[in-house]
Amino acid sequence: MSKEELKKVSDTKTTKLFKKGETIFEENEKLNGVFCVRNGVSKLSKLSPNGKDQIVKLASKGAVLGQRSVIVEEISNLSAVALNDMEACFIPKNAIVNTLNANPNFAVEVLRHMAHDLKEADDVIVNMSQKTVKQRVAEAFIYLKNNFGEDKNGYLALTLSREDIANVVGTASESVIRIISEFKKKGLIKTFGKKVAIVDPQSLNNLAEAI
Amino acid sequence: MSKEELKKVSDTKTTKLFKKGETIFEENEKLNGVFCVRNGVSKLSKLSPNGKDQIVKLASKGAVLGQRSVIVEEISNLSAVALNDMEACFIPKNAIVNTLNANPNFAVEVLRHMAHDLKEADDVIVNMSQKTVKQRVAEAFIYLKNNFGEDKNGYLALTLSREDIANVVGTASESVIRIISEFKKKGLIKTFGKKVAIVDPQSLNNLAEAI
DNA sequence: CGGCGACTTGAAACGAATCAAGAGGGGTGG
DNA sequence: CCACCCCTCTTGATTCGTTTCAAGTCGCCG
Repeated sequence: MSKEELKKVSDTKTTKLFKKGETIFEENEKLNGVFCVRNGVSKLSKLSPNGKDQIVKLASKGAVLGQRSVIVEEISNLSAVALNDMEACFIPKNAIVNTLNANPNFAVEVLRHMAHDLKEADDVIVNMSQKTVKQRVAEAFIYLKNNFGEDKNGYLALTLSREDIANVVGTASESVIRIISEFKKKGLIKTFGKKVAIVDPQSLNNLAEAI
Repeated sequence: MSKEELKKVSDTKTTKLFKKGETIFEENEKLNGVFCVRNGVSKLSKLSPNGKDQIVKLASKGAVLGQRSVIVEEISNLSAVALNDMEACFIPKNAIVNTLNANPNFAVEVLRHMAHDLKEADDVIVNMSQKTVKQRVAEAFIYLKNNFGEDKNGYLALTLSREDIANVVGTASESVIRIISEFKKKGLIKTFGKKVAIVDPQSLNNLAEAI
């Protein structure tokens, strides 16, 4: 995206604040713009017919929410909820569409971004269908470390409830809890309240990738 | 995509033929163009660390293979294998890239297409993680009917091996076989050799969507 | 006709979900 | 300031679905 375009889009921005737990948009909602995350983390999830919701993606600083729906002009297929206090800027639909049609570079940029998301989604599909819950939990911790980092004490910077972890991994929260305590016993992780710290990244990684 | 663009791209096409079982491209292969399916069906799959491969998508007439990798200029993350005799045209990378940069409409068109794939991928993620194998098999049959139709005798036009069904659903082939015989016993489907016909679409659908 | 691959079935082992009950912790109201 | 309540976390026991291994059958192609 060129600088001028960036500026032009920038001008149409409105900053919005969301508190922890607040909904940014819901499934099947008509979106008239996208949200660009400035701060905080949002979970993107989809309700399954069985009543559980599956977290499809975690979006943090720099991520754009709702672009898929705006581009295809469909209602949203996911809901977005703030995991901590968030700051996001809103870019109205027509600003997106205009820039898209006027500027091939912008379109290609968005395309690249979406292509990346698509690859990640493919990977998730394979993980979900071929790996055990234990492997997926291990992987989730590695993912959290790589994408959101650790605090000064080595605990994962993004603290998820057991329930949220379960919804990322696609399992029951009790299963997550059991696996966490097993990992603790093996010295792979340690916990403090609901915070989790990775102690032995290598072993955790081996576990996640095991044949 | 405008007619002129279509024509320009068309000129660079080369038609290739693939026989049943033949590989179009493999995972981690560098692609110097995309394949546009004219006839036949291809499975797009990814090898999991445990040695099984997961079919992520079935691509038939009109589908484009490899566009994601070409656009992001990465090696392929999936492999493509012909499920029956196929005819596909090859469009070299630079033809794509040039058109992409020159023509916003084309870029937006591709974007729409990829956005659609992304939504489907999200749905697959939810299905994989929240539904039982039985539900997923039921859904797979419905999908096959809706996307590839039935022959004159009511059998699914695309016949997959039990193994391929298992790889779509993400399970063991024995499980698929057991579920198929259960469906037969209940009168939901009938079989003839490895061909499958849906007898009671409604019940099958209910089963797939059950809470 | 013989052999090979795909399909089918059975039994046992395993992983994960579910149900049930209790422990901890943080916030609220008395 | 304390007691209480609610919500989340934790653990145990049981049930269920699915995988795995093993053996056997079917059908197709050479």
